[in-house]
Amino acid sequence: MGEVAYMDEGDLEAIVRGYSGSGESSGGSCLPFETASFYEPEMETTGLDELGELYKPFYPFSTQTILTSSISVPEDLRSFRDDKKQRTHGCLLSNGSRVDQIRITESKSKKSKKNQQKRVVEQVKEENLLSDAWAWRKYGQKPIKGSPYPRSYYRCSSSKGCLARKQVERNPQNPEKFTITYTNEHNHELPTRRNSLAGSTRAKSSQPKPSITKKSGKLVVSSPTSNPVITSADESSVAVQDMGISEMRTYQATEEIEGMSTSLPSDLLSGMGNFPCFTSDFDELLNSQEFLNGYLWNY
DNA sequence: CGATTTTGACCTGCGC
DNA sequence: GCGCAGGTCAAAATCG
Repeated sequence: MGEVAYMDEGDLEAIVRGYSGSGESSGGSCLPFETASFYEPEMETTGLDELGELYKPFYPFSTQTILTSSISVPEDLRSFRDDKKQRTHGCLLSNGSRVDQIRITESKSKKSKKNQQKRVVEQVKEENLLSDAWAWRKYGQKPIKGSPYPRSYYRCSSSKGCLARKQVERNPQNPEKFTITYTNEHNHELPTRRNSLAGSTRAKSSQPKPSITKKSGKLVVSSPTSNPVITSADESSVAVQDMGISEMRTYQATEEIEGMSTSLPSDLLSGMGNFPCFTSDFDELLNSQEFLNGYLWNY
């Protein structure tokens, strides 16, 4: 295609400067990264907002300073930046969900697409994966060396030219959780609602298509290849591992946004049937347990 | 029919 | 320069 070309830091910087210099400042809060990334008291947060807050550094209109800083490396960032800098956060969500850790990774090295600005939301349970207001389209999946689980690659499907990327992989040490890595920022505003098909899976041709789907956005089970898909947009608990560095912040999550229904890629959720991780619709999960066990991951 | 997932092939960066 | 691993492309299949 060539529409989405590899980008080195120079390109990214050019884009960032475009943001900063374009005068785009709708709601632009030029807060420091860690401040802008989290709770804003006056804002009503929802389950969707929770991750939305986490994505803020990738919102073009609220993170100009952040983006510029993270690439141009101003002094205030240099103070804590080494060859490779990571910042971690833990987020406690009032609905019981917590995002264990957010790690912002930066690197000095240039000319490397691997060193694009990245933001990692670590140790996220699958229901928090779903708390993503953006519409993502999967464009690839690769097995990762050293991990029994594949990594899935998503790009933003809300806007054609959007460079935002998202990588999702299951944590090998803690398969209940996923590591999400965001790369590049959205160049558009948050879509009002996600595509209903985003993240959905389908049966491959000539394969039977077992499906357990609950339309309310609580539980979706299907088997495109050989793996189950389970999703839940409801509250659930997420264990926290405070890395001792993080700022812990409490969220007030009250409502669930309409249209949260989605599902996760079967590959990432493979093996989900092995452990209970839902507090909602658990009975339905149990009902599907037998089904799930028939579709376990086999790497 | 448009949007999405799947998946093998291809591309690119990096270490040796 | 070579090989490996990660990242992306793009055709085909599928769904709503």
